[in-house]
Amino acid sequence: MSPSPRPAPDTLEVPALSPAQYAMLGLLHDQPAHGYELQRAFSAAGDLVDVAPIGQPALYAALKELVARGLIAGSEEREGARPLRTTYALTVEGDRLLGEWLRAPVKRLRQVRLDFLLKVYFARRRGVRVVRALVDAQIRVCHDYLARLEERASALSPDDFAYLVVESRTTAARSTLDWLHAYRRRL
Amino acid sequence: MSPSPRPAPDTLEVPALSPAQYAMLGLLHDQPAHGYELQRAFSAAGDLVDVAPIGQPALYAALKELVARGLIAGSEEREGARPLRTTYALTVEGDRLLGEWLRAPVKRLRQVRLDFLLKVYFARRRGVRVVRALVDAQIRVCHDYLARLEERASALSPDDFAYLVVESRTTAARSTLDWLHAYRRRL
DNA sequence: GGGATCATGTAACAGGTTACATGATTCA
DNA sequence: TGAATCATGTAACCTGTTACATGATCCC
Repeated sequence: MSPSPRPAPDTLEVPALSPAQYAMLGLLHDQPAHGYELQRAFSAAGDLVDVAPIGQPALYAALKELVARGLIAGSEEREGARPLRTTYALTVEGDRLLGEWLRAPVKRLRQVRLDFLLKVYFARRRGVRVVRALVDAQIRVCHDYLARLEERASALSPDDFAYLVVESRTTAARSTLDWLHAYRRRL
Repeated sequence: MSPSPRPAPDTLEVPALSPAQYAMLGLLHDQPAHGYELQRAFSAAGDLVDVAPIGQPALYAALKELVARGLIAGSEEREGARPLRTTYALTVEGDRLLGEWLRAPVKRLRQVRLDFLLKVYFARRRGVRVVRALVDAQIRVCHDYLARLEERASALSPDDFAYLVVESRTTAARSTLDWLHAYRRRL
């Protein structure tokens, strides 16, 4: 390999946030909170913990990064002689990014059962309209993906191992679509 | 958190191999090979690369670990003035572990479309009987998993977010089962 | 002679995890 | 008085990735 000219961060493309970080933005949209409160929100059984698990060290690290990116802002508060705690709130930029994220469907099929559900979780708080738009967009993406898979499958012999692989993905995509349609009808 | 009493490695439980490492054992079962040959096998389009991607640094690291665990043994070979190359072959212990792995279904649903397919890939080389046994075992596991999910779902209200999460998994499990059954019938 | 390919590695970093560490307050 | 909870962090490690590094041979 030659000294490759590395992708040149001209556009200064910022790596996307992790699902858990978006979830934090989502929680802070409703009300400011400090780290411990967020941690509790993530651990509360039957909710976020299923679709966006995050450990405590990762949580505080994520908060730090969100601050560094200017998506949230923290204010330190002293209450009696208790340990200092920092309450975080969304910035305008953070709110904008959250809204963008809520409208964008996930790209990969395997993200549907985690990342997409996470979006649904926060979309529900904003009303059915938002959920509907998200689900519709996701249906479109899955539909296209399925079409591409079926095209690939048609070029393979059913005896190939590759056929089995594609077939496994095709059936997965189809059932995901069915599930999305069923949910859409209930909305 | 209190100074938790850590799981006590009494049994000295060895962490399982990575899928890619099992794949290496599988390839070496057919014939000894050196690192570069294995790398080519993994990159050959339409086959392993889809179900067990592995980079080159990881590959050489994995080989080293397999040697350290006594699952493969390497012999260095010099051919002309070419760089020294090491040809690896399965040990008896490695062969035993491979056979065990080939018979064991995967535990998690999300492993079906990668780890399980990888097992199928190598099972096919050993004949239909081996594949049938593997698929049957996998069907049983998925069946039990589905039953547990449905039990959980019945305790939730369809309006809960948690219901949506469980439902998404239920439909995924069901379609996986359908696919497994269809494949089984073709065998 | 020079680029593709053979063949094997190291170094640095990225992202997460477990474990360790600290200290106040609340409640039985 | 001591356990649980509030509140926030650091340190070490594990696993994998990208990038760097080396040097021979094959073929045009």
